[in-house]
Amino acid sequence: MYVCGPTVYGHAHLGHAKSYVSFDVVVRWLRHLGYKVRYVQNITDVGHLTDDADEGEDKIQKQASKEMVDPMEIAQAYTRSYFEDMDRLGVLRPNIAPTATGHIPEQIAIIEKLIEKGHAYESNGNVYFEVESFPEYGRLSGRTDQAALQSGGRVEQRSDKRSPSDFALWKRAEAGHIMKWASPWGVGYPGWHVECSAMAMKYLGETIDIHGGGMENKFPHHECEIAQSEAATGKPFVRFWMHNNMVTVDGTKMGKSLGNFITLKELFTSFEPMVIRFFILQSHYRSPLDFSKAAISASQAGLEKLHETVRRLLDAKPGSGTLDVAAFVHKTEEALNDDFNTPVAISVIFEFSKAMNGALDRPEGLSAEAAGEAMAYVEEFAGRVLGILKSREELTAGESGESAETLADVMGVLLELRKEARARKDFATSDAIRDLLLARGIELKDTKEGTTWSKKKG
RNA sequence: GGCGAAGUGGCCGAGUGGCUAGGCAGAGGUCUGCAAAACCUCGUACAGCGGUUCGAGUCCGCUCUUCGCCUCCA
Repeated sequence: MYVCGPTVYGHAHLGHAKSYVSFDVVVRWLRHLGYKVRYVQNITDVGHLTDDADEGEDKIQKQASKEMVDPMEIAQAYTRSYFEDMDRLGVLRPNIAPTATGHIPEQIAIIEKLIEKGHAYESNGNVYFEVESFPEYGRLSGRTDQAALQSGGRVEQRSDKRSPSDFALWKRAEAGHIMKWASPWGVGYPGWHVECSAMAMKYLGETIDIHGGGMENKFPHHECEIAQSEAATGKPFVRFWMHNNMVTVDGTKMGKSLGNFITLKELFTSFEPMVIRFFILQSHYRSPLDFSKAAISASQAGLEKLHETVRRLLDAKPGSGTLDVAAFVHKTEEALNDDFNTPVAISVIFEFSKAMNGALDRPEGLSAEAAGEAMAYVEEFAGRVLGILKSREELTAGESGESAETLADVMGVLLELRKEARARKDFATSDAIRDLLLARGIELKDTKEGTTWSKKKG
């Protein structure tokens, strides 16, 4: 499986998170089903132009001059930043994360092959793919009528191209261009589309099973990938295409060029990464997701509720009741097998949560066996597959170490005093203890089994 | 202009012909000394207008609105 990775000239934003969290669940689910997945996700560290008409600036170089550093420093710094953010979101690292700059020879090899086969031509140190030589072009996006495209399109006719639809495989480096390599056509740099073909085929073979990416890349990027790859090999390039939808803000796409994006680092100051992940998975990968703080806050409340249930399950004393866990397993599997329907899978987990609480409310409770099955279910699906469950350690202890132990001791004393006050119906004292603790962020709950306490998040 | 997606109850968000999505918020109730939590009950949601059908949020047509791609973008 190959997924188009980020161009590393800025911090990742919520749009990146939606894409990579979605594909992360695809990988996790396929692995759960027993498939051995080799997940390749490129890093685009060659700055491509802000414009496809042979003009515009190199985005990475632009950022580099802004920050007064070498372009490669930009690429490396933002690559690190990207993986930092993804790690926090619980996105598993790809098996291979190849960089475009590390695969220049492979890209040149494809270009040479395309020229050899008559699908590409050189012109003034630039090499272009001749779209007319590949009749299948446009089939993925339904844009097959090149003549209509050209007449209505906004692409300026440039002298070097034979046809406006043709796209660059290799560009001549103009004076002042920093990231450049020697090639049979002179010093230059690769076009954007060719890197994905080169790296996908190098690590996954000439025909790959799944290729993912953002919807906005369907045309022209993926169309161009197909054209290059299939023209070069004569074989089908991709068996299944998966396109994930956009994150919108007030109904408008969140994008770097629009400047309306919110970076993950900013978002993480207000919300836990796992809440963001949960928020994303509550909608389908093919649906657009509208961003608002209110919506994420609602997700936060919901996720906390789920964690509370699991915490309760972990603390529960063994009883004799039963629960049909297998039915929930089945429904969850069904949802994920239906085009990775994470929102439905989550709804099943919430139904489970409700059933769980209901069972624990009953006097007979849950048998050790049923509780074990329930834990296994929630840890497998909410935990390993969806990645929206905290670890047992995080759920129970929260913190460890000497200060936590001291706190637990102190709390024990306070709860004992409060219990005595309640026993003699001195509710003024017991309420004072509860209110004073709450003001310091510690919440008490009186249950049948005694009083529990937990730290509330600010 | 071309291609495509979408409009679901206060909010987010599933669902493609008949059966409860789910979450958040809200109302009532059970429990509790009171809270909190949990559980139970509730809201007669499918942009509009026609049509197909025994039956449509779900299919067809038209209208309105929004958005994406057609230039880099997950």
